[in-house]
Amino acid sequence: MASLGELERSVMDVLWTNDAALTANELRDTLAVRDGSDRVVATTTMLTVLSRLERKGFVSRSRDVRPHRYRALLSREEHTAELMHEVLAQSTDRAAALARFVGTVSEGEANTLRRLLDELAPR
Amino acid sequence: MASLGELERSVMDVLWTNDAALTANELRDTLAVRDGSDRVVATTTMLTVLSRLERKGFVSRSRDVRPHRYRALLSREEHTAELMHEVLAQSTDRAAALARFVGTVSEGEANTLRRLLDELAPR
DNA sequence: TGCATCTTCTACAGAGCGTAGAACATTCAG
DNA sequence: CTGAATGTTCTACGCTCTGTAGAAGATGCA
Repeated sequence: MASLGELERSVMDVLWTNDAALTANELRDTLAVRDGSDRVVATTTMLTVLSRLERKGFVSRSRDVRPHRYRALLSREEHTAELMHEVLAQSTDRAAALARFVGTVSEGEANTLRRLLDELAPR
Repeated sequence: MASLGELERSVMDVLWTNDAALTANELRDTLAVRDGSDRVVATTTMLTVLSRLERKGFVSRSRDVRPHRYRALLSREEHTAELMHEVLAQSTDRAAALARFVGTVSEGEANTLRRLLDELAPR
């Protein structure tokens, strides 16, 4: 999966938080508010970033409405899970990497994992 | 954690595979062999890359021997586990992200996870 | 049909990375 | 001890990615 720049990431954060399909200007305004109204980018900047995010496969664009509307293709959680798989895939010894990972999660997260695995295949 | 370029990544791969401390020339030669003897970079290139990896905190350098020797600061598995934590930390709802992750692992990996969690706190 | 809004095209600066020569430093053979 | 061989640092350049946005073109509404 392609990586994201800082502004690209901020835009995805907004799209992930508001899961409706937003326009470039709505995104620009939401970003401005969220970031304490500094960082006010031009609409064209937002459109450039959205085009790049579309090319990278992070957002889809409704071209049949005007202004165009953009939405995230994956939810934030799906995105995170994909990244985790991608990271894991880089390892040569996946079990060993998982061991390191599991060995460093908090107790609460270990319990979350146990519960999730039990739901997957109850014992 | 900083991200790695393609050559930087290749160098780390060699360091992770041979966990001894290697010199720039040893790394250059190993890389050349590994990649089918194309990609023969100059020694200075290797040294530049190693300096950058040191600055980024991926390798340590023994300056007391000549030629200098480089080793990975984390093992490949530690590195992977760190990345997984980092990815997970970007999520707002960690449990939901873990759920997506666990929901998409293979059966074998699910079993690996169960075993690891049992070892962590046997039931 | 003309103005307001929206989109695309083009462009540029800064950072990161691969690349490596030039210049400087160190070691070792003789 | 000295000069050659080897190693390291400094400097630099081109390419790509990202943030940035104006200019120009397209679209829709009053």
